[in-house]
Amino acid sequence: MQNFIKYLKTKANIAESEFQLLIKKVEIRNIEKGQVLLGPGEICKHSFFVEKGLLRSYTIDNSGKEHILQFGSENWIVSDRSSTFFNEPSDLSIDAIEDTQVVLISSEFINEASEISSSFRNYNQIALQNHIRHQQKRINLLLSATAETRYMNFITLYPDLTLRVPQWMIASYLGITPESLSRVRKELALKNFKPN
Amino acid sequence: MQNFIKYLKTKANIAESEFQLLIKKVEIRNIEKGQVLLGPGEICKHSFFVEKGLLRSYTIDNSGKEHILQFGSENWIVSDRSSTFFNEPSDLSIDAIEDTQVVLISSEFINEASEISSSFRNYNQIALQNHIRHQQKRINLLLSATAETRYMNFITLYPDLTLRVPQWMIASYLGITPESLSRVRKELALKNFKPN
DNA sequence: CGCGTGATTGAAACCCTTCAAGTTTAGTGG
DNA sequence: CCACTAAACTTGAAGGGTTTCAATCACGCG
Repeated sequence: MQNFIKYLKTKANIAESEFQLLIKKVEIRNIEKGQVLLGPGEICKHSFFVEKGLLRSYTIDNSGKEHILQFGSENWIVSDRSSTFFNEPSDLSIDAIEDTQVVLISSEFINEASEISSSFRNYNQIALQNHIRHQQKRINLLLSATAETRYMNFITLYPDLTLRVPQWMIASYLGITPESLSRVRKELALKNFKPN
Repeated sequence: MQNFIKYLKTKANIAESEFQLLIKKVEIRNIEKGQVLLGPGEICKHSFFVEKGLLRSYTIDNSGKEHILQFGSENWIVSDRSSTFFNEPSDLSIDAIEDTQVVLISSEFINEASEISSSFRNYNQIALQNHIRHQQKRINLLLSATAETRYMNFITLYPDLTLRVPQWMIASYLGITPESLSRVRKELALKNFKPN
């Protein structure tokens, strides 16, 4: 759990004394590729810190199609914040795209950390605000941009994910079909567009 | 500022003693229809509580098209949270759809209220989480639903706004053209769909 | 009354989807 | 390690939904 420790110490700025108390509260779990961490209708009891590997969260619509809300690779946290916070059934699923090692963060962990550390409270506040900012940008993109623009935005924002995530999942994240993404990529290749 | 007072006392659960201190810190402003409260590139110094009237926040893309992110009628707060929190230039605009009376809420107000009242901190936390939940639902809709479904969702969620907001702005909120929305409505009328 | 803004309608164009087939890639068991 | 199979990706053609552009209609306000 090297990454998680580093994460707590640097991002959340947890002091050594507080740190020892907190670190006991978390649990590590190894997940195989394809394994489901949260199913629709369940209450999301944990946030998942990705120590190594790759997760995704997604919804399934009436016609059975998946729509990916988030990818999470190393040092990202994947969760359904609403479900956790309001203690209500989630309408999304979380599963592993690669074999993954996660750190389970419970609500109790968040609460205790918030109580004993003002820097953790601060960090948590920033995390929420970041989440809102990120979602707002995505909404704006979905409202205003074509498939091609959205894809270019994706590969510049997440060059690492572009290589690790199957194409059809990227398509799902962008809100288009795999076929469309394939054609978009072909177009970009013709125009001599290169990632990186 | 009846609405704002009620809002503070009930939603944020501010006690009478704390209340007197806080209420002095806010400012009231009357805005004419069409007047701009926040322009692109500015830092969003205030959140706007709508005492009476109707605001919207929106972006303007490269081709000059507007994309509406949020409407706010009575008892709603319109703002660019990211810009306020991170003290960075906003890429959105806020203006008045109707003659509007707003209560200006500064960052200092938020900070002071957070310091003196735990119930305010609590309320603020809930507000952030609500915002995230709401945005997540909207992203999911944009990823998965047709224009017709998105419109039906809108009129059931916001029946009051449906009457007060010009149709072309609803179209902008939904991510479609005014012409398309007009045709969607025609289709729904044929199918005998009635709001309410 | 006349002007301007918003809503509607039509026709053509465009983007994206769907369905179907083919190709490539990756994983699995012999 | 190869052969087989399933999954992922590509490609084509047809269709659907949405946009664009242009014209018309409806309405409120000066």
